[in-house]
Amino acid sequence: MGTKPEISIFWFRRDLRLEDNHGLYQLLTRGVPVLPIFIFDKNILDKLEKPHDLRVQFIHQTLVEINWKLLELGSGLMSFYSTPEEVFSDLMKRYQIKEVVANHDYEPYAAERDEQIKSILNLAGIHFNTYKDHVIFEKNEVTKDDGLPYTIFTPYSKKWKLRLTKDPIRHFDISSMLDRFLQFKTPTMIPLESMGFKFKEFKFPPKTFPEAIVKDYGDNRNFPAIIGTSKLGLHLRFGTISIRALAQFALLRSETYLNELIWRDFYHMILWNFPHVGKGKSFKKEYDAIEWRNNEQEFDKWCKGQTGYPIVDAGMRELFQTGFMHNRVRMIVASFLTKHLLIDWRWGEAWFAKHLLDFDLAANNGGWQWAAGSGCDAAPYFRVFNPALQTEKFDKKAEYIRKWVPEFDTLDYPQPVVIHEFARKRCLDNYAKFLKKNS
DNA sequence: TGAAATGTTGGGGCG
DNA sequence: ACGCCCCAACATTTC
Repeated sequence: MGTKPEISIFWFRRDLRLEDNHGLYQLLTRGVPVLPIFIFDKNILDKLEKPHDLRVQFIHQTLVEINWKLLELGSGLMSFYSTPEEVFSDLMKRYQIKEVVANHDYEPYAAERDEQIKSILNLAGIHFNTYKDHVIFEKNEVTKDDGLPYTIFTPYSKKWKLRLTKDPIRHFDISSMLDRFLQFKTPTMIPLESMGFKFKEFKFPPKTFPEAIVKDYGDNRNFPAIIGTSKLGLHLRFGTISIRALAQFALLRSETYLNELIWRDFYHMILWNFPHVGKGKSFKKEYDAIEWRNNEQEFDKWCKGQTGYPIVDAGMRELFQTGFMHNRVRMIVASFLTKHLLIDWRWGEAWFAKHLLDFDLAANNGGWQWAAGSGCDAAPYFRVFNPALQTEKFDKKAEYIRKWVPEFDTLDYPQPVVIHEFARKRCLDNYAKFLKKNS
């Protein structure tokens, strides 16, 4: 006893950066040497398809960069391929741990995981403290005057902006505390291969503030053929860019862009206050009475971009080939799946979760439930996007379509999986039937 | 952060 | 000149 060095641990999760990191800042101010760790969670990784997974690769590559910076400071990142429970049990044997710090994670699995780790640590007399870092305002920081959470975006966004004037964005600068990382000789950076993954050549979106894009964001963001969106979703998801820095940037430049960041806060707030939405349930519970057609052949056509609706197929092929889809097109394909094909939004949500590099449970679930009509502040069930009209409005010259569906003008292009007018009526009838509306 | 159906209006062709 | 009708164009309602 007494021979083990006293340290604190910072647990990286969705905050993979050394700059402007709230939890890391707080822990470094305590003055106890900080050991930074990352856990490749077997509970998550073992469900993934191997050997290629670009999100695991992105995390790994980011951690390698963090590790380099730490090595220059005589420290390093300790990484694990295990479960959090086992990692902390192991660390408790090797070190005298004073405190463990992480930043808040609002997903149901993460909340349960953190509760479990907290109780394990607390039993050993170790503090487990967590901080807000992933969003600007969280949980119940922006509520209606009666204290209940908002479920409508517009009034939420007004209160959010009001709150920002009283509670300005902070910056958590750790540059003066870089000597407080634990000095140790053998940091462990797990190779991708030892977890069953292989590196694949891929160019991730750059981590730069979208100066040029934000300038014309309001005008351009709906046109998928234009480079008009920031593509920063991936960096926000893993915290490789600071939401505080980005929101501060947006605040000075584009209300429309700022609103998109507020949507992100909104859906994280919804997920935390209404965790059932993250467990396969509709926000509006009457929507769980809907019986979907769930035709597997049609779902397969949707996934592969073979529906015969060019704008839908272009989007689905972009997703499959690049791990990204333009946001306007996400709404179109989601409306098509749930309303034209009457396939359960959960199927679409799962497909996006598997393929989107910027996948984020809160935003993805929010978006799908918005499209299906089952979400808070959602598109009403009778709002059925007409793919032809959406194309007319947002891709008039079919530039986006031709990029992803090169056979668009040829006889090789498939016939429509269903006729729009028929599908629209079937959708309205079906929703009305199960929602018990008069029709 | 729709679309389609239905209703209204007003200009102009034409008997 | 006048009224009738057609039908854009726009507005409102409905799904």
